[in-house]
Amino acid sequence: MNEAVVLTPERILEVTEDVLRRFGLAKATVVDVARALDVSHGSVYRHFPSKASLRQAVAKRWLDRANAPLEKIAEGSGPAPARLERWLRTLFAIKHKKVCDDPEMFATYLTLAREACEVVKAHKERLADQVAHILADGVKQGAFHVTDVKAASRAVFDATIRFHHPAHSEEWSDPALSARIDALLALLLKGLEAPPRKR
Amino acid sequence: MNEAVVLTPERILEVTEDVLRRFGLAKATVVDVARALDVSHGSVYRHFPSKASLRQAVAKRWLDRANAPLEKIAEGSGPAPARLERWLRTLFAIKHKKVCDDPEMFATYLTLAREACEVVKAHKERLADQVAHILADGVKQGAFHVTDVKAASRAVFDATIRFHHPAHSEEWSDPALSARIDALLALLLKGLEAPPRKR
DNA sequence: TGACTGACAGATATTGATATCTGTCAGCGA
DNA sequence: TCGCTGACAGATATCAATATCTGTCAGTCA
Repeated sequence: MNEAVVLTPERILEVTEDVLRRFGLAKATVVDVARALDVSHGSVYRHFPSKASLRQAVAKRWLDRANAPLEKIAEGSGPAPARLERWLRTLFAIKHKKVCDDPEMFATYLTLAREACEVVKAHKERLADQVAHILADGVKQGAFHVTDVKAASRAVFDATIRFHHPAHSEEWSDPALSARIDALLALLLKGLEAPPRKR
Repeated sequence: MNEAVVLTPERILEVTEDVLRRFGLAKATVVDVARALDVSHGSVYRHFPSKASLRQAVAKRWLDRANAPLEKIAEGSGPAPARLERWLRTLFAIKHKKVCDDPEMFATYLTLAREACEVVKAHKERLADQVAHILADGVKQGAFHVTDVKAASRAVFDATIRFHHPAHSEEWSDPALSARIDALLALLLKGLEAPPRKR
């Protein structure tokens, strides 16, 4: 058992990603996936109850991959302000890289994400938790002055949305992008920082 | 001359807005507009070179109307921080009101705006100038500490995009919206404010 | 026994024939 | 003369007939 030809959800997902890449979101069918796997399309339905759930699973894989490096930064150690800045810059870089490297595939994942809003919601919550974690560290370290960590982390996430939300991906080719990110991060870090101790 | 029945661009625009409201963006044709005006559709083309330019003009009217109250605040007097906050809250309120009152018409204008990106660009620049104006006032008053007013105003605009960009209008029904706006504005104002003078 | 197949019904997409719309312009009427 | 009309060509949208896809399930085979 567990030989190379066994049909697992993981293998289906891999092949599905490949089919999406080759055929595009609109044209990729369950029949195409089954053909690529050399099974009948009925077999795919043994592992995923519907086409929608299959697509959802692909979206989840994608988001999980994007999440990994961010989690590492959030869970790391060191001064919170630098960590927050690195976390945000990494978030931006991941998204910008995706859209630059393969805009077509990015559009595919974007539509997939709009369908699988539950999965996206969970992803966003993970990200918000990571920001909150860094902010809490910063408060402990005395670097940040924040009364409500949860509200502040949401504010940081909201304030940076233009540079990581796919709806704004067309603006990321602006040559002044990096200067704008610098200005925004400086503003936010100043807004978070604890006032210098009075003498 | 100049009697009530004369065909002016202004009258065409009014009727076009009405036709858009009644028929929806996809169904409204130049023939419909001409019929509502009780002229042949050829006459409409005497005043607007194309359907696209007619739509663009409608979008411009809409944006101009939205801009008026903001300009008044920006050009006003008083402490810059309060003025900036009022300006931003007014910006949000205008957009939120539009989407709540008549979501269908909002969607129409949204699509219109996507087509007329030149007009939208000019509108955004006007808004950015208004923020810059308030920030510059704040620096003069000693309330804000900002090295580059232009960059900072862009940062403020970028940071608040979630609450005024139509792409995020679906999120505006979040019951926590007002708390999120409060948190973000507090963060931004703190980021802008001049440090207390050392004793 | 349990994973897989393949035929099936209903839903969705494609296609090509037809109708409507956009944009032009020669000509009409004030 | 000047603003408007209405017929026209080419582009675009609609619609119904046809093909493909999704999701199910009784039956096959190891």
